Amino acid sequence: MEAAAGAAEPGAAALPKRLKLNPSAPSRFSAAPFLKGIKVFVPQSGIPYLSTKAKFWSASVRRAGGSLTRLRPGGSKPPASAVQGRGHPGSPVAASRSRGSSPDGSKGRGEGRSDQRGSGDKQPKGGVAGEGGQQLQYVSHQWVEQSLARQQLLPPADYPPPDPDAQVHTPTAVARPPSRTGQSLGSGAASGGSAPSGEALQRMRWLGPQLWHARCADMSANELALQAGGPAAAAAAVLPLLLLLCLLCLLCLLCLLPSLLYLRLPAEACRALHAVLAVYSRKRSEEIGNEPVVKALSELSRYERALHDDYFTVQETGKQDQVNHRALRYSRAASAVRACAYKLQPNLRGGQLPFVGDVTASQIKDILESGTCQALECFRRVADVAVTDSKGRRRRDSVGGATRALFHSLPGVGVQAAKRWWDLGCRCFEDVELAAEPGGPLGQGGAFPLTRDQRFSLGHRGDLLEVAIPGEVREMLVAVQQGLEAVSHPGWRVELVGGGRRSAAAHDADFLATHPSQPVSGVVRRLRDRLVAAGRLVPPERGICWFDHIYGVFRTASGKVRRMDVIIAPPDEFCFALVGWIGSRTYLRFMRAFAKDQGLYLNSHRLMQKQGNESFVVPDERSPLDKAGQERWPPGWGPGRRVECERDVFELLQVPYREPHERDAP
DNA sequence: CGGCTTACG
DNA sequence: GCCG
DNA sequence: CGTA
Repeated sequence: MEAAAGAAEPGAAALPKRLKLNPSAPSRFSAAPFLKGIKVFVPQSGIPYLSTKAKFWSASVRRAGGSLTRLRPGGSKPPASAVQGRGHPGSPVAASRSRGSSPDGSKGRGEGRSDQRGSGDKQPKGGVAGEGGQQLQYVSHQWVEQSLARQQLLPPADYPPPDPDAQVHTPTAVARPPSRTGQSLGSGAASGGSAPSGEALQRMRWLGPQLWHARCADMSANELALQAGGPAAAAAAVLPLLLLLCLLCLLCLLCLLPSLLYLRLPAEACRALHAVLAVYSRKRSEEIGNEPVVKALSELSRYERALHDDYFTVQETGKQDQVNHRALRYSRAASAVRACAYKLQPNLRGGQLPFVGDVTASQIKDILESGTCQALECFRRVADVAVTDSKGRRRRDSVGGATRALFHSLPGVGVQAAKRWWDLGCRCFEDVELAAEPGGPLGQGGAFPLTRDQRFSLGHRGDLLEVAIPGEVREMLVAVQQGLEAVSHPGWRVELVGGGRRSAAAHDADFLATHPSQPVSGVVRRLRDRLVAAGRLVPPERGICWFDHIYGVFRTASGKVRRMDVIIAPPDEFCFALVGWIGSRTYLRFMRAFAKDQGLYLNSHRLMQKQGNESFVVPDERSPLDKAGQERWPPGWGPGRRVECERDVFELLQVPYREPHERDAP
């Protein structure tokens, strides 16, 4: 992946797309040569998201008269004379010269640029004049972004490059078995050899004052690297560049068309990579203060999902099986915000966070300023208000999103039923009840009678929409455990999975059970029958028994009803089932997408490698294969080693391990 | 411009 | 809609 | 069309 990112040319074809954006960018901008004669070195991060940006940067830097070199972690070193941003106490650091000279520099279109360099030279700074009078700087990505955005040379000392020894994820070097990949700073400091405060300070300098948050101190290096996008990004510097690049790309496209067909890279590769690198913790995002944005975006996602499920047919074009890209976008953006290390500011611009482009960025801006945004308000209106899309078209199918989402939240009520109820004029549950009276359209003998499940859910909606409190979850767990031992043998292992495992609050409870030695087939039915007979499981007619899975409603001792799922897995599938049932939904999508573009298929039973038309089970039958089809065991793995815990699944995928509460991608 | 997780009743 |  |  590193190599692919480094071979910049193919990726450049993607650039013209952004041209339509940036309406507010200053058009008068002309690149001032404020970097004249300066060589800039930044560490190559190994993070594709940054690599993409680096392509913009290096062109921008060149236009500003400088040159940008990315250093590979173990490879070439910056010249010894380069100014290291991270200075030892005594080391010379570049003094700030631009501060005094033109603090408003960005406004003036480079009037004083040429002499700025001259004035800078009066100081014999640490910026040693290299060969040919060139200055050398070794800085972080942050420096490049900020300098380009402000069109002035910022003091490199404020933007030291990250520690080259820090563990930065590269696909081949992740998840060394004994060392925790998500190592936290506090506990890992002893091995590092430097005092925690020193390293924290270094991190603070690297991220810069705006990005720094106390939570950044415990982040893994991987995660930290993902944060380098920063709120004061460089989008402003990019427009004229894009025009130029656009022309260039057009030319290139014409020349390269045949080879482009050949070059097609797996589309999901890079986004899936940084998606699985992030940490999705609700608690942390609450502390940072981004959770209101997450809430709003997931609410939007819920509404979009209530309109069309994950897949739908576009009426106008008749295209089948289109993914619900709006719901997807909101979920992914909400996840990116939840994983974000700093408090979002209203000056957010498209491209600073993964999955947040210009459209979503402006929605986030509205949410930050007013707590809501236009689409959200339209959805929430009970009146028939349609949402307008980014092209300004009114989406006629979008009316009543919030109400339909409410109906949809009942078990047994899907997208279609919710739509039907809305179309029949129902605007709240009471309306539905009225329509379900005998003689009504939803009543027995009516045009669309409720199913038994729906009738049950409607009657118990008070209970079913409440969150299950820990005591109730415990009660269900005990019932499941005892039930299993009664219908089979002692020795069952039962784990809480689902939302309840990731975070405290969930409106249902899911349990995953296995037995290390006894056969598990047939247990599902017997367990169900027993729980029903004991009056613990309410038997709605349908949707109760899968081949490996009970989908039911539990009755607590206090007489409340709660949704409950019990999954029975054979022991050799247990770890995959754990990962698959702990979720979250969005996290699994990221993970499976990431697996997919390595030719792997992950489901909640096993991991498989596709090879031509065949596929085989990993790791039991063979090793994973790399792109060339060669066997490639992850570090610590080899023939004969079996998957024994959740962490093993992550290692096989070469994804850094995340605790369940860190997989809470909304 | 194609792809967007993956399964089961 | 966003990404490659 | 419903579920995770």
